[in-house]
Amino acid sequence: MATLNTESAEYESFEAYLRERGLKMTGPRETVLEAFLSLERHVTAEELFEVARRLDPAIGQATVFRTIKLLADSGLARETCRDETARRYEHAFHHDHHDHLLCVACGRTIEFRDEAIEEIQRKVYATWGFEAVSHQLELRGLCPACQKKRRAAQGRAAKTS
Amino acid sequence: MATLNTESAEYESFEAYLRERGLKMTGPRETVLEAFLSLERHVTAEELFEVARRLDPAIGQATVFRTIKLLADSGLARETCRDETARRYEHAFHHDHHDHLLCVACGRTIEFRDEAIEEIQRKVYATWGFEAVSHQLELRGLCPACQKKRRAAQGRAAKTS
DNA sequence: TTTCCTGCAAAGCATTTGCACTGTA
DNA sequence: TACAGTGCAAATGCTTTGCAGGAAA
Repeated sequence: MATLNTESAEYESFEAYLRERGLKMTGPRETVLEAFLSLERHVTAEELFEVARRLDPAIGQATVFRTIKLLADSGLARETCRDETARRYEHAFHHDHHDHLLCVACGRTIEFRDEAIEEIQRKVYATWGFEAVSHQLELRGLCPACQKKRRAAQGRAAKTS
Repeated sequence: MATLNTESAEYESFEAYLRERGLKMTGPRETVLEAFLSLERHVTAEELFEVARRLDPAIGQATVFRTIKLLADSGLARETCRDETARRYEHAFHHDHHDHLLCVACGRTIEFRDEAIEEIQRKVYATWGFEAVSHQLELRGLCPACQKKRRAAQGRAAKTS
């Protein structure tokens, strides 16, 4: 089993998250956590599975997928790419580059362009000696309508409780 | 068949792209182009297939996938999400938010953080009345090493030609 | 004992590919 | 005519789910 430090802040944070939701800290979950912590950034579930399997050959692929979702949910991990299955395409011909503001609740997407951001991006490329190819900025949030809906729902919940 | 305006700038641009590469403008490709142009932004291949099928019930799913790639290649379409299959995860615990600078040739990833960008993002959220949830900026480019490699390769090509 | 967790295998999706046939230049 | 394009169906790759057995509170 793991050489995982069960007193690390990460371990405690994950354990607390599980406890809050009535879930359990188990051997396989510890294994996945250890594998994740041992790896450098931008890991795929596949890579994580490889490492976890080395720590515990009996571990199942499904468990790794399930656990990494929990890690993301708990705030220990972060998905690098938006949580989408299918690729999306947008018009590019005679459409200036723009960035996206996306409502995570209703999916509404606003396109915007900010020259100051573009300018700073050019500076970042220059700083690292990179030649620019393309870039993409996505701001996720709650749109005004969905904020309102949420407040209404919270109001109802407060009354009934 | 299509009610596609074969004199539109988009049509001509796509045709020119195909011609340059020795490819052909065909009925199914026109259909996909028309479907794409008729749709609003952020289309999935699946949605595109639905619309294209309405224009030409005989069209195959594979053709739509093949053609949307061509459209992206030609510059008429743009992939909204990075061209990746597997989801990637990164450490998030006690790791400040940062953005990514990615070399499209070798895959090297640099993480950076720029306060000015963060500040502008806050302004954008406020402008649209959104409540911030998360955001993600990815700059794609060619790292110095890969620029050098490319220059070397071009030098060789010039000599032998 | 109830509830959650597990590995396995099968299913699910989006996407790609092999193939024999068809169409375009 | 030559070569590229096509639809179909099968294959792929990543991810999820159903299930029956197993473990923890």
